[in-house]
Amino acid sequence: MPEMPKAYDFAETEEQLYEWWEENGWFRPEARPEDAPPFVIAIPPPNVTGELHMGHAMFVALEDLMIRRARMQGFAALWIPGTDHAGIATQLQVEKQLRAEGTSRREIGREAFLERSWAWKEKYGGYITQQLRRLGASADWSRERFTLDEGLNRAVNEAFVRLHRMGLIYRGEYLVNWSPGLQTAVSDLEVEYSEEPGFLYYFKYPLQEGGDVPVATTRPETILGDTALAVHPDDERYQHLIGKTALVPILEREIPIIADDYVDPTFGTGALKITPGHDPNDFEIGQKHDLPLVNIMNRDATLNENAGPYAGLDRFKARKQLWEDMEDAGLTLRREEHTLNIPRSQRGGEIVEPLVSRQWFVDAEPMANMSLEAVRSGRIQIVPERFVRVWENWLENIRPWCISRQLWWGHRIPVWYVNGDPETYVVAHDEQIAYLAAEKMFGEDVQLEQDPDVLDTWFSSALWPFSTLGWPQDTEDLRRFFPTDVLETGYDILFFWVARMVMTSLLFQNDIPFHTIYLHGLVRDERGRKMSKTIGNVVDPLQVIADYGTDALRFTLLTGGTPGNDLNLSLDKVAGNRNFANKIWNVARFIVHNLDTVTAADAPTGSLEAAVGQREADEGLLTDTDRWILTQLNDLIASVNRLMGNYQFGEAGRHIYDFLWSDFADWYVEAAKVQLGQGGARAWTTVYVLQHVLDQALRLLHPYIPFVTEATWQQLQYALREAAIGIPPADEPAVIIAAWPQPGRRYPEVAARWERVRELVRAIRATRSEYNVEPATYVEARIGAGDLTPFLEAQRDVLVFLARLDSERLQIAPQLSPPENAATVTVGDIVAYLPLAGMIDIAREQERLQSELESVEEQIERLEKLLASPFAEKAPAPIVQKERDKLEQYRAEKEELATRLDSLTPA
RNA sequence: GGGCGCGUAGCUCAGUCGGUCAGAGCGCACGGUUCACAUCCGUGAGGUCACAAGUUCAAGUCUUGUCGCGCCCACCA
Repeated sequence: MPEMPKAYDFAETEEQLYEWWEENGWFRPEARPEDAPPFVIAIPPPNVTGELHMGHAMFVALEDLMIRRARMQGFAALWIPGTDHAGIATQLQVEKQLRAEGTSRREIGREAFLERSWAWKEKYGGYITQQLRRLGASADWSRERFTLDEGLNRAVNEAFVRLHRMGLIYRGEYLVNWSPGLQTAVSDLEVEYSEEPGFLYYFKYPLQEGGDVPVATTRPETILGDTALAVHPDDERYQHLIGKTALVPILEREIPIIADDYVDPTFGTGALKITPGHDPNDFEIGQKHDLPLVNIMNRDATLNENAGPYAGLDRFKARKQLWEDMEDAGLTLRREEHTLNIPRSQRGGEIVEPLVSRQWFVDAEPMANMSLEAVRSGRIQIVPERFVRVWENWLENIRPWCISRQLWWGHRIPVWYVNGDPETYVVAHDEQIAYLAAEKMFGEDVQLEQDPDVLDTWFSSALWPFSTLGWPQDTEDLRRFFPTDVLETGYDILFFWVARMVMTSLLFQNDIPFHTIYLHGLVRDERGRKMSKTIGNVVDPLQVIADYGTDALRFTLLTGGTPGNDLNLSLDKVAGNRNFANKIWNVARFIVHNLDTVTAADAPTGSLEAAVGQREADEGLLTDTDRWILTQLNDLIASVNRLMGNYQFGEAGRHIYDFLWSDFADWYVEAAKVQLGQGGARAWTTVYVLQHVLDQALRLLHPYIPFVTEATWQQLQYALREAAIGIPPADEPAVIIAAWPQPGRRYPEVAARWERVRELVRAIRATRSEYNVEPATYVEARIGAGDLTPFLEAQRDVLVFLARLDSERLQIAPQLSPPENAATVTVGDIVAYLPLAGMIDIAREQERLQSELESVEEQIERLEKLLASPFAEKAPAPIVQKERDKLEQYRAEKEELATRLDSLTPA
């Protein structure tokens, strides 16, 4: 192992370590014994077309954190990786490529197109997983899956056949969201509504008997598809018209005037045109009143022959043209500005048209009810809990799920038409079975033709937690690793994906797919804006990694926010966390460099391991400073375990950060320099504690920042082996599979006492700083410490070093008289005098002490009042006692300050 | 229309079971070549915890209301 460089070199380290881990098989559950309990996470499969973004970085950070911790805890940790075939996205990519070559998918045909798509997948599909590796994802790549691979296709077909058999899949002509550019249906979830300025058009609907009715619409072109007018049954203005006949403008088609209380008399004119073929609400009204349905639109959103003279026109051109024609015909009234809620395709953003077409649907209601129950009963926990409301709201209002897509890239619907008749079909697992079934039903020599459509991509990912483990086959993996444990993803795909996995699992596995759903928020830019290419505020994770290292990015994502809330990513924070990695490295560097200040011969007899661990044996070997840091460490371990058990990873991470930097590095390591200087058993013990605390902290941090912790840990282990000072290196070859820390022995009284040292040192430093004493100057001090005198005396050298006191002239006694021209420092009942020769200005010192005194008096007054209030009786005794103790300290401090002030005042 | 979140230091955010002087990082000011680290160390300034009322011995934390910002669901032509 080379000498540790001064600064941690993440670029040099990260990729090498990753390969080393993977080569050793530590990402696989088989790294643990066969009887180890499993801990499983199925990855949210990123799109094969995907470029790594911060959302990926976020989920990798969180899931890898959980997986690494579980692995260290001894679980057979399995993180199943994979990618999603992303029907529309991938198809668009390939089409783009074809366009560049001057051809198109229609031109080359389905088969050739699929070949191209697979080639595309082979070529680019590995990019995203390569990038996940770069984030440190400790996934079991030997189990990697693809939502369109053969096994998953079997699962998809099985699921389809079973759902169909159960009557939960049906085919029908319904109004669906039609994406004209993509030429496919999309599900309700794939439609986003955006508020945009537009118009409300008022016009006259002629009546057959003469006269007219005023009507308003935002989409005039749909007039051509109207099959009724509707008014509210109680609307006095229009009651006489109910049952009469109106004439569609321009087309002069006869349509009835009906009454329906869906109509809001206060909106528009109170008379509503009904277009069942192009509006979801009108579709329902149409069904209710048995109205005919006129479809005026082609699949590319041009108008068809039902639109009469407008046939062939694009929908928006038709809108304009029709309005102009109506103006000419004197049928228009006015046009008002009106904010519209425009349905747009989530992918591509084009305006989606409600259009009637024949599609396959899943009746999700029975599964939705089971899923509701799973969460309500607590079998599935959602973190953060507030998403339970969102979950319930969606599932209670579940609508049929349109699963067919008029695309080519995806799972072909396992339905075969018999002898060219789309009304006669068989549903089967594969073509061979389809033939067998069809022959049985329709005789020999049947001709079969598979349904041309493919399934919604989410249909295959809905099966992900068990299909990746081999279902529908009864594999060993499925038996061992299903159900999985935690499903972690962004809240934005709670419905798309998470809910549907729960549904299919409950149906096909008769079990929940995971016991916990952990939802993270969006990663936004530092000002809280959504990252977008148009704003140009996209932060590329790979660039951040190149600049600051993977660990810095991961730690920032993990500690920068709270579950379910969006996180604003700032590079300043990432830089700060890069510094943290460097801090860790340098603490280790210090320890490693100091190992050979001792030898094996310095080792005290007795078991130090037991002393820092569970038993009381030999604890006399430890100084109070040692016991303080060990207590801090063990408190940390306990609280980290509690927090992580509660999925409060950010808070746990911040605790570790604070401990490592503010307790360990800033105080213990500094104090340790003194103890190391004392040599012999004292130095040896100090080395022991140093490496123990570092080792434990590295383990705690490993799930957060795997690279620097492994690199550092390896350095430490190597150095321990080389130094041969009687401290055994760890049993495990790597921190990635090292045992997770458990809290050891605590010394609460000692630790509390030692905190007084900290306070005293801080107070002395503050006073020095106030008097502009050069940091290099060692100052004289007299410390009156009362009962704490023996304790402070034992810390003498540490105190001298930390507060930069003149060791020769340091006096510690229960009580001391102040020297002349001394600054006074009080910490509770401890008082320290610093005779800062020539620097003390009596007037200034008086002023300083006076203001100290005043603030102490304020506190005393506050506490006296508090303790005289009902608080003293009603609050729990320990709380009250704490306040009493504080009051006592303040009183002592006041005493000191007052006396001192008196003596400064010339008699 | 229904639901949810947020509002704490100049900025970005923590704050667990309500517990008594409100925290961090960055930024700012002052001082530092202390032999792990200037990616560092020390000291400091900076707060009406959005506002109002309530519950409580005790409220940043719980309840209600108000204001402001954001999001989700539904989709009034």
